[in-house]
Amino acid sequence: MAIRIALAEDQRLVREAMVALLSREPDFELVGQAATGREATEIALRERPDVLLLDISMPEGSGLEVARALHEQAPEVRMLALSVHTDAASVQGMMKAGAMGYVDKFSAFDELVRAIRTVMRGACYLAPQVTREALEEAASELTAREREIIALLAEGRHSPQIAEALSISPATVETHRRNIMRKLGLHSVAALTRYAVRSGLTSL
Amino acid sequence: MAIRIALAEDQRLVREAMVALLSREPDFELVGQAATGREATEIALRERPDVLLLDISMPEGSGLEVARALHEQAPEVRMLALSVHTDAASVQGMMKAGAMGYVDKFSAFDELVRAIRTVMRGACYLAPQVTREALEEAASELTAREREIIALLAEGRHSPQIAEALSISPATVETHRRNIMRKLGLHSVAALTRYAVRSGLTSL
DNA sequence: GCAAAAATACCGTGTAATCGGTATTCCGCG
DNA sequence: CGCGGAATACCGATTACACGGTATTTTTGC
Repeated sequence: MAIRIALAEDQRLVREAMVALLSREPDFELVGQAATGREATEIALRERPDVLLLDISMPEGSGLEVARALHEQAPEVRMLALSVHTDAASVQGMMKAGAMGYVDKFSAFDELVRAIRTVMRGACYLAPQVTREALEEAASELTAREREIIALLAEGRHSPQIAEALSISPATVETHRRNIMRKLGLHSVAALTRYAVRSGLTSL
Repeated sequence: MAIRIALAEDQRLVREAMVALLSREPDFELVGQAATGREATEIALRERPDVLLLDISMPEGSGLEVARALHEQAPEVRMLALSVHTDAASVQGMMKAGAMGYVDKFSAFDELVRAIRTVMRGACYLAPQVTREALEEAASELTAREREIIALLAEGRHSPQIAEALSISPATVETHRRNIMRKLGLHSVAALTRYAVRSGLTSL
């Protein structure tokens, strides 16, 4: 069965070159192309590709925003981030936003093919140039208190119970929850729980 | 050029079986075997293998301790963790300790070969079961419809959205949720989400 | 020491979740 | 044919959540 792939990349020359390369793989089927974040989201929601190759820097909604939206609305679409940036913050951001892999643009095309096949099998893939530190401080944009709260939340505790456990007011817990949700762009207990598991803030 | 591999695994039967399998790959060269943490560290420091396959549970120094020591003393040795445990805490621990990859022992041997070649190229590798633990049998006590509901729930959808998606009444979704919660003994969205991830009903 | 960030706390509103009970329809299996 | 599991659906009650705004205190960093 062919792997259905969509490609979001704003630079046309780059996009077309990649399409040509992707089409060489007999079991790859290109089901959509996008040049903006908005287009990427639309195509992903419509086509539900197996893998979405997602450039981070795009007009009308960055790859990060697209990833966050699709992680909520189409979690079955495996997202593979493409970027020139290999710094930990970029990688962390995309992985946190729900990407299954990250390949930098200095990689060989073979690298990308490997990444696609790897995420198709359900594994995560980080390209060599992508620093290992990326995985380590995954939850760093949250404060210590916020991590404490989301960890308890992911264990199934309700706000009043969390307040009890931390000896603070339930109102304060609610405020922390809202700050966490705003920071992460997640708006449900389920999404926060998945995030906590992904980030190692709690074990399954 | 051959890939120089060392294997640390305390169960002799398992170790020998793996040696036999590894020797089938023409470009793999086995340069050492260890049955304890201390032996593993010694062999890694002496042989400086390209890849060290490192079981986590071993006497005289767990894989975690070995990884920490070697990450300091022999950072050029790529460590690939082997374990029966697929929980996030174990994985996070080994990756932080310096491992380049994590393969659970329920994986096919091909998985391990892929992991070895991946870390040899400097990339990180996490096996599929590590990201979405497969305990399908645990989910078997739920009906097909219930699995469908809990999967959508774990994706962050609310009951009205689930009802919309399945073209049924929100009241019916609520009934299914209550039946699921009763069957599993879980009583929060967070707990149901964790269950769904563990059971492979949804991916992270 | 002063400004920024973090942690604390409250009000209010509308929606969602949890839990109680009950009931109908449909379908497969002995 | 009847029984039971599964899926469907509703009423009512209480609690929790999500989101809006606001405000104080404490901690941290330059």
